[in-house]
Amino acid sequence: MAEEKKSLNFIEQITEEDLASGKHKEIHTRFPPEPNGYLHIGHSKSIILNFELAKKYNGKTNLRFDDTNPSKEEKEYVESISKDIEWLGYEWEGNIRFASDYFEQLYQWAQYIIKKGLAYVDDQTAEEITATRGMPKEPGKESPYRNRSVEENLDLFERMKNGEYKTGKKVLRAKIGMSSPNMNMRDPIMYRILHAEHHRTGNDWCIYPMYDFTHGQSDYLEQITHSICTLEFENHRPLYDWFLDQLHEEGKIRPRQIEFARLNLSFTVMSKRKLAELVENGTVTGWDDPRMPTISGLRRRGYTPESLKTFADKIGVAKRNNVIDIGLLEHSLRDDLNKKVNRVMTVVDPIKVVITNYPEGQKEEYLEAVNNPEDENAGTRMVPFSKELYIERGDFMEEPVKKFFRLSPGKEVRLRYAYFIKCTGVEKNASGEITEIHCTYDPASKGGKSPDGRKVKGTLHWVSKPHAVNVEIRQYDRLFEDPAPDGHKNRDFKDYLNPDSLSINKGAKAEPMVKESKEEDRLQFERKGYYCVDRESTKENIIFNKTVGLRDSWKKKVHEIRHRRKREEKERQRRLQSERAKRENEKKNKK
RNA sequence: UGACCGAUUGUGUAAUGGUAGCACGACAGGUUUUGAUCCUGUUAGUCAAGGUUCGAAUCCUUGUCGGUCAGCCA
Repeated sequence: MAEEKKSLNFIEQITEEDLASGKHKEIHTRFPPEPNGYLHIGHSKSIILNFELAKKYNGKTNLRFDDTNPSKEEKEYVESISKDIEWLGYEWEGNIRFASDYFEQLYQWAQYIIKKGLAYVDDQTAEEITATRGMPKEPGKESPYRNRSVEENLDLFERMKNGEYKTGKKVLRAKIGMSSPNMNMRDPIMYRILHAEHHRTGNDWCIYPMYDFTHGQSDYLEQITHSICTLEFENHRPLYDWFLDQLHEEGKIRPRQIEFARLNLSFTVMSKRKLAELVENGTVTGWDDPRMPTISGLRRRGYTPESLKTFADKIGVAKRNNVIDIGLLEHSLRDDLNKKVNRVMTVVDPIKVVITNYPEGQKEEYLEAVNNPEDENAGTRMVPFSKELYIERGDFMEEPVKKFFRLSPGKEVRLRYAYFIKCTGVEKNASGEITEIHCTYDPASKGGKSPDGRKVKGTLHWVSKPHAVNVEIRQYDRLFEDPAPDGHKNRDFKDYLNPDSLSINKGAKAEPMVKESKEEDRLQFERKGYYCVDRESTKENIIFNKTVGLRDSWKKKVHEIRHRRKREEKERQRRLQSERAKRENEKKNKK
């Protein structure tokens, strides 16, 4: 098989150059989440990028929790994040790492930098430090404590560590300069005092290193070659490099920070804060609500790890800001599910059909149905048929619109894998609603094959009424009605919530085999979409989540027809009005 | 009137001085016992203006637009 030649993204290009030049013998990446929330699909881009890059070039990937802020981080998140990464199918190198594993080393490095005369303890308040940092266009002011002696700094830093000062009373700052055009370089804070319990180190420490003084050194300690992060850290790279300049030793790998554009998806929000808001105010049922773009939400919705990987591959990696069409994600999902998932017939919105010429009391009849036309190995199953059936309410129209080739009075259609049936009439209740449809069947068309070569346009899915299993279906629509809910000035993203993002249908009818399905099992309901068993499902109450619908060009056409009709109606009204006006004008003129 | 980064069909993403390609979407057609899948075709793009060059999406200059940065968050 000829290997398809695929162009490399810019990170792969850098990697290949580093390997070719001998700069690195082997590459080593890392995924460094802060354990302060749940992972979302944006993180999955980063996870896949890091793990797949290493896999491609026979390297390794670490999992490291960036836990330098004790007040925000919890064990619960360490667990959920690890689980999500495993679900995606990745194995990190060695044990899970924690930045907190390096607190002692970082402390010693801080002392070393003080001794070099490149760090000082600052007694200014947070407000003073902010005020003297200056503006992007104006340089800041030097701290009055900036020129303390090495001995004094060393002593004060040790006292900070020993808990002699209250939270926020002192900080350790790097002595770089106050006039850099890059705000991150204006004597950045390396350590702050925080009397708070850490999820791993407990009360061992009351000083905690800042991100900038932690990340690069953690990469260095783990001998990471390529430290991949998102674009907003671009302005931090000079500082990342500055600390490594002070600490890097000859012969050791010096990690390189590379930034890429984070993922943005249309019709959703991705920020932790906003997602948390939806959870807290009850808009969704939790972090794993199937409408959430979290990995746990996508998992519960029925997404496959494979579909997330092909999606990540399709969107590519670059440095320009992007908004990816949610349709591309859905395409990747359908593409994967189509190949893997077995078909079954389920009537989501049922209406009763009676086959009037089907022999009364005929013994049970079973028909053979293909499990997956895309996969020969999936085999077949037997589906029960009887005199009374359910079909989809939307598959019948008493007065059909143009090009409707489903069931309507006098028309013949195929019941998939069963028989040709012809509608002979309907029964209605007092308010005129159709309660059942009467049909005749052609016994010669068993299996759905035309006996005499005659063709039907429509093939419908159906379920035998006496054999039907009642199931609950939870259908999800996009959470927001706007393609960029958080992209509007002066408007809250919640203003764009879709009020109909969840609809629960408790009366769907499925063929008997669905009774065998277990949590997270996936099925295609023929002609409807892909569904999976929810974790709240029980034997008595089987619950399916709708993962994604099938592409539906008919629905689109119906929309178009409706639109066109509306437009034509408006046009007609306008014409009538202008004619009327004309006539009146003429009358006036005559007078 | 700061620094850094970016700008290619509707959306993503390639082309690394030499034919602007691919995917999704949209549109049209074919196959079809899922109006699905599959197949074929069509559509549409280099932010602008100058310059260098035989040749520029690519290099240079200027401008325009967008993003990031003023946490003791990451």
